[in-house]
Amino acid sequence: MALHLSSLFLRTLREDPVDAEVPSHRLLVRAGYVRRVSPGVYTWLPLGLRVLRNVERIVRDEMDAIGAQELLFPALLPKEPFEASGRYAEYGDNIFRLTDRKGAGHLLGPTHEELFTLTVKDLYSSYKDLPLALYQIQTKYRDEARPRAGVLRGREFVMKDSYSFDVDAAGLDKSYQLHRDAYVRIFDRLGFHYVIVQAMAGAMGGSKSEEFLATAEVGEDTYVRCTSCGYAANVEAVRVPAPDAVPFDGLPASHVEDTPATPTIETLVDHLNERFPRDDRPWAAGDTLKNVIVMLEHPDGTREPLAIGIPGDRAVDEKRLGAQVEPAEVVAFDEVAFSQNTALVKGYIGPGALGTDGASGIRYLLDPRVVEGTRWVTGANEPGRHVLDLVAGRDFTADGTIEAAEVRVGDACPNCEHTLETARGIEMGHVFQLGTKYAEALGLKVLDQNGKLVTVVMGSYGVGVSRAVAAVVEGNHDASGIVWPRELSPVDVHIVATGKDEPVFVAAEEVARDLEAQGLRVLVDDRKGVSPGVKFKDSELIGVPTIVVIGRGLAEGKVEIKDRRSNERREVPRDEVVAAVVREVRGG
RNA sequence: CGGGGCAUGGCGCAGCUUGGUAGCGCGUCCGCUUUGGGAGCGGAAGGCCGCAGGUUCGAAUCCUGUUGCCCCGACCA
Repeated sequence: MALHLSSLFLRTLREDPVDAEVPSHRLLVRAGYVRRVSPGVYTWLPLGLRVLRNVERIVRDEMDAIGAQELLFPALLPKEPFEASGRYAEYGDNIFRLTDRKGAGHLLGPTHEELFTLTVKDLYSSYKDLPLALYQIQTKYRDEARPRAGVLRGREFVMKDSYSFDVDAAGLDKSYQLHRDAYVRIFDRLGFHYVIVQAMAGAMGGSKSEEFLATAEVGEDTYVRCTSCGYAANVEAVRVPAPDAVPFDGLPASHVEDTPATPTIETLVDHLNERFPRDDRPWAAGDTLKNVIVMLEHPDGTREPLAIGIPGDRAVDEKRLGAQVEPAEVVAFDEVAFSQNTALVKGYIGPGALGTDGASGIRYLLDPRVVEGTRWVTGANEPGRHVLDLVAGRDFTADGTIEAAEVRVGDACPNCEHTLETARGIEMGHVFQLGTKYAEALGLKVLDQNGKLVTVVMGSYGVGVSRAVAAVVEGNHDASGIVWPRELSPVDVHIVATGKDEPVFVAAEEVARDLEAQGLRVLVDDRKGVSPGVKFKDSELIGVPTIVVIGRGLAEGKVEIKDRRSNERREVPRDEVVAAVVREVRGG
């Protein structure tokens, strides 16, 4: 039965809702797809629900096609599994927690690694049962600090999450690739531009992770991409290409110089240019080695200082640093901490005092650019003094390297000889090699061919289903409203009946019936006494890709077919309209 | 958690400075006219002005407190 606008539970808004900033939010509310209930919590109205179901259908199709099996976990979960995995504490305020009448703790599931792991452990115990892939499409809950942009970032949202279980890493690679391929098909069908970026695999077990980002100005994720080769990565995941080590034969010996009142890179560079001018070029910030001390706080509450050496022209990127030291948190290295370590001279810290073997005993990690043979000006660990011509590998070493320096537009691509630029996107999907983190924590093991217990290797894979609805609108709208890709549109055809002549409405119903007989889904604007302008505006706002206008031309046996995206209209004889529309919908 | 802003019919807003019968546009309902780009005229319904105190003869308006919401940032498998 066709939907009829005269009775459909829908009210379009002529004006923009005041709280909606991004286009998708504005349009989904104005066109009557969603209504806000509370911050980050939305009702799906009939048209919106149809779109949401369409996204689910596509996801389901492609998951089933790779042999993943659908199941459904509760959203209301006991807290114990999350305590076992350590995430009850780790997730912090982002979990919705509640207590039942007996005082037992529960939570609303933010994600389901634990439950999948435990359920597989419950039922399976042999390598013969693997590989296995399970998925669910389910409502998730996260008490986001700041929900925003309508359903783009909600506190309640629909997500498809799936998990793969393999007996070894090679199996995981296969499962991962299967999922990745399925995701490519899903996002192609959803109809938006996206990039696949390398992401952080996390501290434990995982070895590979990629995110599917819908390219969008309003996106919350910044990523970098190569201007030439197709490389794309999250800022956190960018690997700085380390230059080759250079021989240090013949380089001058290091020498300590007085550099009074030069606690910052800027003052130091000025001083160098004044007192120790170079022959070839002026000193620049990039000639200096900046040593930054931070404090790490581990999950168990212990604290550990960490020194990071990076070229002086770069800042430490907190996100990149945070991703590197996960699960530890980065906190400020404050005055108190400084005063407790007498080997540190603020503003003049140099490699000489750093490292687990150095005077300070602080672990020291270097930016990958600081390779053997490079010469630096850096602190001499005395007030007002710096060392010049300090050569990495000859005069100092560190405990390792770390990717913590900011990534800048124009930096070298790790993959080719070109440079990087930044762009923004919306995270739509994530494929992730979990490894054994959860299997280990929750004891998921199977017997292998030799009768030995081995820990199962897992992957996790997510698609933001409700978010996809908003992301698709971000990429598919114009000044008048939404322009749905065919597979997502709430219906295939929107029939607009204009005028007051009864034959027009009769014809609209006949066409609707015939189109439905051909298997198309139809919406009829059968409202009486509503002016044509209103109906045209509404049809454009709602965004069904094919609009059939039945009105004044009917007297001459003509109706109009309009393409929402191109705005092209053509008149066809009344008798041919069904065939023409079917062709257009199926072909397009 | 930091910064900024806003709470007045379903939606968008004015009124507040200078206290005195709560208003406008859209939407909704009734009648007549109109019907290819958000129609016209006439009539109508609908609001404890976020909440709680206070000042005052009198508070949407002034004062105090409080709650909620929105935007930016921090945060975010």
